[in-house]
Amino acid sequence: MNKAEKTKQFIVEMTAPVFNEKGYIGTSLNDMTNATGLTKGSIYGNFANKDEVALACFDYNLKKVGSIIRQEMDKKDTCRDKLLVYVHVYENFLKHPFPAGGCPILNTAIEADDTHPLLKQKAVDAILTWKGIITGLIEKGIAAGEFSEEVNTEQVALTMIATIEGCIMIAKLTGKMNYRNSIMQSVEKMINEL
Amino acid sequence: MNKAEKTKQFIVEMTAPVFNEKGYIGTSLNDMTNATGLTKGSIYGNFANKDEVALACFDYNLKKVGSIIRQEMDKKDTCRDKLLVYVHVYENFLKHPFPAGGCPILNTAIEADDTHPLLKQKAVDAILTWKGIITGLIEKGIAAGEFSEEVNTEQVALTMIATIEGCIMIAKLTGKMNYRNSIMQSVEKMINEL
DNA sequence: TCATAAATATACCGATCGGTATATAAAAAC
DNA sequence: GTTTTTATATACCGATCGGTATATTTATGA
Repeated sequence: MNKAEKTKQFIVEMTAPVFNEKGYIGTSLNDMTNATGLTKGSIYGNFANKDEVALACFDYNLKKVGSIIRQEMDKKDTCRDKLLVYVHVYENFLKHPFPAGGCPILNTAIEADDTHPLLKQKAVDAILTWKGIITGLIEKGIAAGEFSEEVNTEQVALTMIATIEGCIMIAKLTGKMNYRNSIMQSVEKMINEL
Repeated sequence: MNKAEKTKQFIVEMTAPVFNEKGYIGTSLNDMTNATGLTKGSIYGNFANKDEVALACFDYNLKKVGSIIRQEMDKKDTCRDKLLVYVHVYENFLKHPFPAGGCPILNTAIEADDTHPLLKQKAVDAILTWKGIITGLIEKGIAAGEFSEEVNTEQVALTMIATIEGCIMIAKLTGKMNYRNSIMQSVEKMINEL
C-alpha cells in the first residue's frame, strides 16, 4: 500500500463516521477537512468528488458491521445460534466497534431513497445481501433438521431485518436501552420458534 | 382564518412533501419558493426561519398519517380489528392520502437524531404517543377479554412499531410490494396471536 | 545526489446557502 | 374612498457550498 492508498484509506476511516451521522448532504467538504486534518486539495487528489468519498465510506461502514456479525457467527455451531448473533450483537452493540451514527444501511436508505440513486443502490444491495445470508442460514437449518420445514424463509428474513432496523431507529431516537432489549427479545422469540 | 393564516397553511401544505422527501438540510429556501410559487420575502413574512417551517411541516405530515389511522379505526369495533388497521393501511397505503416520502417519523428520526434536537424531540414524542395508543388498545382488549392477560403490552407495541417502520424502509428502498406484504403478514400474525 | 513524479497545500472560482432591509402591493379599518 | 395596517416582492447581505488551477512540498527512482 503506497502513500496515496494509505491516505485514501485514512480519509475514509476519518470521514465515515461523519457521513453516517450527518448524512450525505449534511456532510460538507469542510467537515471532511476537519475530520482528517487534510486540505481540500489533498482530499480531491485522492478522490474525484464528494460522491466517491461517500460511497467508499458507506462500503467501509457496512463492512465494519458485517465483520462484527461474521466474527461472532464463526464462534457458533448451529444455525439457530448463528441467527441469534444478530440479537446479541445489537443488544450489546456498545461492546462492539459499531459505526458511530447507527446502522449505515438504515441511514443511507432513508436519506438516499428519494435523492441519491448511487447510494440508494448500495443500500438496496446491502439489504438483499443481508436477506440472502438469513435465508441461507434458515435453509441450512431446515436441511439440518434444526428448524421446521414449514418456515417461510423469506418472510422470516425480511421480518427480522425490518424489526432490527426499526429497533435501531427507536433505540437511537429515544435513548432507551430497555426499548432495544424489549424489541430484540421479540426477535429472539421469533428465531427460537423456527 | 385570515389571509396570513391561509398563506401559512398553504406554505406548509406545499412544502411538507418536499421536507419529507429531501429532509431538513436537503430542502433549501429555493425548494420552498418553487413548491409554493411564493418568494422568500413572503415565506419569511409568515415564518421566522426555516426551522419553523420544517417543524410545522413535520406536524402536518404526522397529522396526515394519524388522521388516516384514526379514521380507519373508527370503522372497527374490536381492539384486534383496530390494531389490524395498521396492517391494512400500510399494506394499501397507496389508497390513502399518505405523505409523499414515506413515514415522517422515520425520516425525521434518522436525519435529526444526530443533527437537529428540535426535530428529534418531535420524532421522540411521536413514537411515544404511538406506543401509548397501541398499549392502550391492547390493555383495553385484555380488559374486554379479547387478548390474553399474559401479553407484554409494551413489548408488543414497540415490536409492532419497529417492524412497521422497518417494513416501510425496506419496501420504499427496494420498491418490492411483496416484501411489504410479507412483513405486514408477520405483524398481522403477531396481532392475531395476542 | 539529483531529476522526476506523486502528493498535498494555497488561493481562488461561480453558485447557492439562509436570512434581511426595504420597497411595493393588497387588505382591512374607518 | 381614504388611511393604515398587513402581506408580498425585490434586491441584496455575508457565509458557505462543491470544485479546481496552480504552487509547493514530499517521496521515489536513477
